[in-house]
Amino acid sequence: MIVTIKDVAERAGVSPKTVSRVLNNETHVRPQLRETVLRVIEELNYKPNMFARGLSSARSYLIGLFIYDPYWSGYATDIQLGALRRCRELGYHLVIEPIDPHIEGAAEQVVDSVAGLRLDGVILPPPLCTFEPLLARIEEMGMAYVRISPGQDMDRSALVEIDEYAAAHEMTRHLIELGHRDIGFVEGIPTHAAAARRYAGFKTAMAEAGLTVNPDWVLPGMFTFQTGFAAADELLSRKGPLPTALFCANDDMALGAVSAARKHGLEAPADLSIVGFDDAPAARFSWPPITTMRQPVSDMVASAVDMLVDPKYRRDAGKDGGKPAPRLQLPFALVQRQSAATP
Amino acid sequence: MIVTIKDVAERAGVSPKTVSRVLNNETHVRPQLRETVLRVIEELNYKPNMFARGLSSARSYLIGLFIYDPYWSGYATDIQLGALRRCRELGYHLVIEPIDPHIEGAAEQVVDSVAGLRLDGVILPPPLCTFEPLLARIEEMGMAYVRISPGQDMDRSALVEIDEYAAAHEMTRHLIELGHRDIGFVEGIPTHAAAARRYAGFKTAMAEAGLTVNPDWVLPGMFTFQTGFAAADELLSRKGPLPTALFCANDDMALGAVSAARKHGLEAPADLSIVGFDDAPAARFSWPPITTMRQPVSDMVASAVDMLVDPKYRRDAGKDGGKPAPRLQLPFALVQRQSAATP
DNA sequence: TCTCGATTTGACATCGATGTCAACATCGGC
DNA sequence: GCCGATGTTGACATCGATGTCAAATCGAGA
Repeated sequence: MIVTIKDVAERAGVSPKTVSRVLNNETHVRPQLRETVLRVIEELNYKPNMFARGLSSARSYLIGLFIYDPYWSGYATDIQLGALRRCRELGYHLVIEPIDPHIEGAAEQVVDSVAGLRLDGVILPPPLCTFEPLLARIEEMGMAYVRISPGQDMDRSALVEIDEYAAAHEMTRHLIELGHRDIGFVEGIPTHAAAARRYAGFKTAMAEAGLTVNPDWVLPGMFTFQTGFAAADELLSRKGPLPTALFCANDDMALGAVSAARKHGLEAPADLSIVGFDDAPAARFSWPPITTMRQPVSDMVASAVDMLVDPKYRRDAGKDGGKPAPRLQLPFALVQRQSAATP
Repeated sequence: MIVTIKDVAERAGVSPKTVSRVLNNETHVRPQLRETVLRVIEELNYKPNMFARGLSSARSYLIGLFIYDPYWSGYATDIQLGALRRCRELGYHLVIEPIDPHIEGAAEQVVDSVAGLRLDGVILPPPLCTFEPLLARIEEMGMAYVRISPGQDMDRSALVEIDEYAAAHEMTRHLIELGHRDIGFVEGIPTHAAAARRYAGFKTAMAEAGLTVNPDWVLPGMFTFQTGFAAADELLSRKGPLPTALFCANDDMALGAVSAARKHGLEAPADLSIVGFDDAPAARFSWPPITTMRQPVSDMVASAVDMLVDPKYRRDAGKDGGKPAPRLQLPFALVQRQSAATP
């Protein structure tokens, strides 16, 4: 019933080992023989058994993606799709594991649970990429991993990122050039280092323009629609003077802020300019469309997959051996839409 | 370096087979011996190798979840999280595979690509659960599968659903009881049978109340924010009379409709009542919060996982053997929030 | 034609678990 | 004290691929 490598070998008149060589694109197979074997594989619709493969060789053809679910948003969706697509192109499969850093021992438990899977590598997007217990356990198990935009501890492992600082700086410049002088900021998750770098970029750009950051207008947020709404709602409920622009550390919060403004009878951008970060899909289709900073999230995570698949980076890249950890920086881009205008 | 079942056996002074029995909770092991083995497993931090396991036994401890990515929304997120959680509880892992029905041969390709994984079963949420080429290929491969809310072909396989028809009927009743007589409807994906059942429930409830459905107010949609926005935008741009309430076939479209209404200077629910379906997270946190119909999506998909894991349903449940395909119907609930009121 | 070295191929062991089946231990009933 | 029935345990084969290493083949140069 089920076709094995033996069946293919028999029919092609070669040994199983030769079929294996063809499957894995190894050298030392006569082109003509290779053709024959490929034809038979096609004819029998043979699919190698992953388990046999994983058992006998070192690779599992499995990549892990660890995510923190409550913050699922456009960003997390892009991450996932990018990884999924690249894995498929390379003949790998993706195993997704949610981890809640707030649950004691969750990281250890998850790493243990995938230990039997012998993953070829793990991808850690924010905020897990800065979650120390997780990193420690992964390193202890000797697993290869790549972080996405960790924002700190840059030499610890391979990573892919954009220059968050420069991007936030540019966005702030944009608001200033529009004529804003009173600019508020909604922060991201405190433990997420990239969030801090966005704020740093904002602050520096303000200082460089000779503007002061009003601490009352710097509000906490958790990267969700809900917290963006709450932050703006709280800000707009106050009696005192208000900013003319609000820089939200991501798009979901910007969307929330737009909603909250409306609750207070304010329209973006006429009464308040609101900008985001990430270029999430919803940012394009909401009303008004959100001015934001595009991150090539899919490309970033695709590069992460490439790194894990590439034998060059396979084990502990940059840990031993003294060679520096690969660090890939991809370009960002300001996307001007209709949620920001001159005050 | 890596701990195997042999190491555990040796240290516990038993045979590997006995350790295996303990691992799989088989009978015929003296309680005391079982204790000893469990203690050693703990001590050595032993994790069974999935590949060896999958190779020698029939199970893979892997469940597949096929999704159609462009429609990722609150609904798809809930599906995924529900599956992920339940899999973890049961010691299974989830392999997610995106499929685009519009790409010729995509379904076949994906099924082939997971053929080597020997999945214990596959979960098909909408809209893939009614995508014929995919179903055909899955059945051809003899894989077990469970559909979520297929809305048609009910005896073909195991499935989990809510009574979409009754739920839409109840929502429509709710609007009528609020005093609405002119009600519009934004449809879901045409190929998605559950969408048709929602519309059917709407139509019947209208007829039962002696109200006519104005065909000009029944608008096409694709379950996305964007298409909900477009539908409402188009409707509200017209010269003629307008409905006082709009029933959107899911929450993402309701959110889009709220945005579009605002673009036309209308506020929900004062100027137009807008209701959704699904109880997506964003429905709770938007402004105004959306009145919607709660589907226990996480429970539904968790039940689907249970069915696949339960040996009772393992292979071709309901195909051969003559026993009927299991069909699980879970309860829905109207969630009244602030996007609907008396006209 | 023969030889040496490089290339191509296959025999066999191996990965780490579980299935099968036979051997052994235990127990109650006669 | 013996018997069969039941419960417990382990020896060994097996799943389907790849790694190792030796054998076979090929080709060029003498």
